[in-house]
Amino acid sequence: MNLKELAEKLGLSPTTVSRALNGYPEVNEATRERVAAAARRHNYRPNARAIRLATGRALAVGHVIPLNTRTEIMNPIFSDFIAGAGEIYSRSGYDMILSIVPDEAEEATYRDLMSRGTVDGVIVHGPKTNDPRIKVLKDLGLPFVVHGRATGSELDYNWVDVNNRRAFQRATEFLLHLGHRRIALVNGLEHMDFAIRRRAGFTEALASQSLNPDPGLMSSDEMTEISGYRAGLRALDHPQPATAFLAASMLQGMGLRRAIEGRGLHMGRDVSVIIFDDDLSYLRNGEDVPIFTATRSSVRDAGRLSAEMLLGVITQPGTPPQHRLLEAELILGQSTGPVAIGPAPAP
Amino acid sequence: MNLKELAEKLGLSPTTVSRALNGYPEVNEATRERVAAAARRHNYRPNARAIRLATGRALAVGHVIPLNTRTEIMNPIFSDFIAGAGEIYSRSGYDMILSIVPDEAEEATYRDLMSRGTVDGVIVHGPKTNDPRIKVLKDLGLPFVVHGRATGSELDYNWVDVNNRRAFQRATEFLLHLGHRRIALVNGLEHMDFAIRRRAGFTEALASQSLNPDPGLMSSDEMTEISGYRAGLRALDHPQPATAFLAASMLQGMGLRRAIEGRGLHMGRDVSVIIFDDDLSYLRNGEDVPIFTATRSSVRDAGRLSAEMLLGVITQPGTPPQHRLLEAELILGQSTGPVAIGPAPAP
DNA sequence: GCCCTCCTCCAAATCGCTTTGACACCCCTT
DNA sequence: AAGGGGTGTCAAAGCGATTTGGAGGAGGGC
Repeated sequence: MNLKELAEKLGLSPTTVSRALNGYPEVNEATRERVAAAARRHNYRPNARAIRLATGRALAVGHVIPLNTRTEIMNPIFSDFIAGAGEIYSRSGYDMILSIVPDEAEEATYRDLMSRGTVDGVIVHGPKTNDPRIKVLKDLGLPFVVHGRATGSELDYNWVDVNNRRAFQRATEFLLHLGHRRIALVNGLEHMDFAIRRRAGFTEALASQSLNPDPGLMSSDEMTEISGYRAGLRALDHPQPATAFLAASMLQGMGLRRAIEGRGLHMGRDVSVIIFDDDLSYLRNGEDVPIFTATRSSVRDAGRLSAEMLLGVITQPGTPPQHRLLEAELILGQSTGPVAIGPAPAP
Repeated sequence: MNLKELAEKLGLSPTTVSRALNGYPEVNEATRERVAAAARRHNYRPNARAIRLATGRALAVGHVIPLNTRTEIMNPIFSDFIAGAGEIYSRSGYDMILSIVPDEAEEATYRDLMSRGTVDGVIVHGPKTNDPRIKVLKDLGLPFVVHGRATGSELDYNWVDVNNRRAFQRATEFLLHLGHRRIALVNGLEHMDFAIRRRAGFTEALASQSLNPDPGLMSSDEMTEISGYRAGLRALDHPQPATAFLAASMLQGMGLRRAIEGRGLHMGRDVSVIIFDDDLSYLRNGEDVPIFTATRSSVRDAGRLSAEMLLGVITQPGTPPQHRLLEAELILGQSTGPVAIGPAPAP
């Protein structure tokens, strides 16, 4: 059942039927209702392909997920971000198109999406310092919102980000207040922008106490359980072991706990741990009492906000670049405590 | 730059240009090359919207992800499945459209995708027993592949699944061989089909040793760390505590480990654990030596296979329903050992 | 020299919608 | 009675590709 057939059944022209269904004013209220009723009765739904061609809009937004061809690791926060964004899209009648591409093919993917007219805009995931994608998208004229920021880009662009620097600064200060001086940083990969900001917050907080970060206590890796475990062992086996950890993700925190307990220590008593908690739906930080003390910011909310911003940019071209900086909250869990007196017990 | 403009520049008709670019035989090889060169030079890319309308194909497949409105939990395996499927789609020039919908709206979403012509086929995630979606899709005539199976549906349909029953049966037998008799099952939600099959494998293995499963040692919940933790405490605090666990996911396994160590026990020595490992990229089961003994089957592979099957069904309509049953491998890790002699030490 | 095939290429229709411009028609005003 | 301003409707031209049904010209057979 298409528009023409429906129009014939009603004894009207396709024009009128189209207008009636799309709420244009120049159609009699009585006919509008007649049309609406017929559409409902015949289960008519306008063909999306035809609408797209006729209007020149894709009614779709793209999420390009670069897949590091070497590690092939999907970012675990991705599914919750998508869930938040998807909620907004479906509410607005937009489709969400996912492109999983090897990271070296990402630029080509944007050109393709643009020139074929597959999407009206894109979300950029996982920005790196001096990320080249921003210039590419600006040049293409494809509307976009970055989830995160790309230090070093002199261009202005739309972004939604968490105040990563501040979050890690506050977390570090909290550990310092508890008396910790040997604090290990278990960071994400430091070509990622957020990881650099977190590191900056960490070192700034140390510097305010005239402390220098010990390179032997800083690591930077994929945010997996394994990497947390490895970093934990390294820092605990250090000649001057860490008494506290600051980790970039829940999974790394879990790896840390395994390392800590593997060395016969107890998290929260012998060793303190603070994590960054993205509030993932399938990785909740405990129930009523959080397991980990954490800086928390919901990545699902970030997805919602990014999607809303993008749809705004698409429907109102020419608006100046928008920014949204979210603050992470510091929540107290069972993984932190005052620095233990005397040296930690030997393994 | 569209087809007409390109044709004018070349002094050819749009027909010929279209045919040249799409590899039709009725065009001179010399002109074909001339056209290809011009297309490359002018960076011509056919408009996807126009192709879709003209061919009547969507060149897109849909993944409808039902989001339980109560728990709002995204399945963590989802991102790896998508990564595998997405690889296949982009290789074949298809778009992947993701719809995140409240589970009560799922049926309506399928009708919509079909009648608007947004997709050529869909992947069905998370089938339940007697899943109504299968009949809906059959009636709609929308090609689909189910990731998993839906017991109770008398209809035949395309699916890709892991042999969950066999996997849990083998794992249980392995624990029985090690001398365990008090084995706890930490299952996923048992309205999900895979969970029922796993439970069946578990009870069958017990039955073959004339053992009855103890309801007090069986739990069924979302596959999160917390649920594993809770189930672990319950089984360990049981008057006749479990000496071994069989868990449905890596995250539940991690929760179990936390519970076990929280009770002052040691996993692999005092208590054995076997998990089902979906081989998620960000949740690897250890490095060279696996942490958990596990039944393993890559969900990313399942994504690849499902996508390939779906594209096959789309391009060759009328082929009889296809099935692909994957066997999980049983890999030995550090979390299992012979049953401890005597009662476990009190906490 | 004529006719018939192939080989290339093209004009025009088509996909299903939106949107522009025009046209009746009715009611008012002057 | 003529002119003017709404209202409600429609015919037709698009969007940018594919696809059908020919058509012109070169080459070959007789």
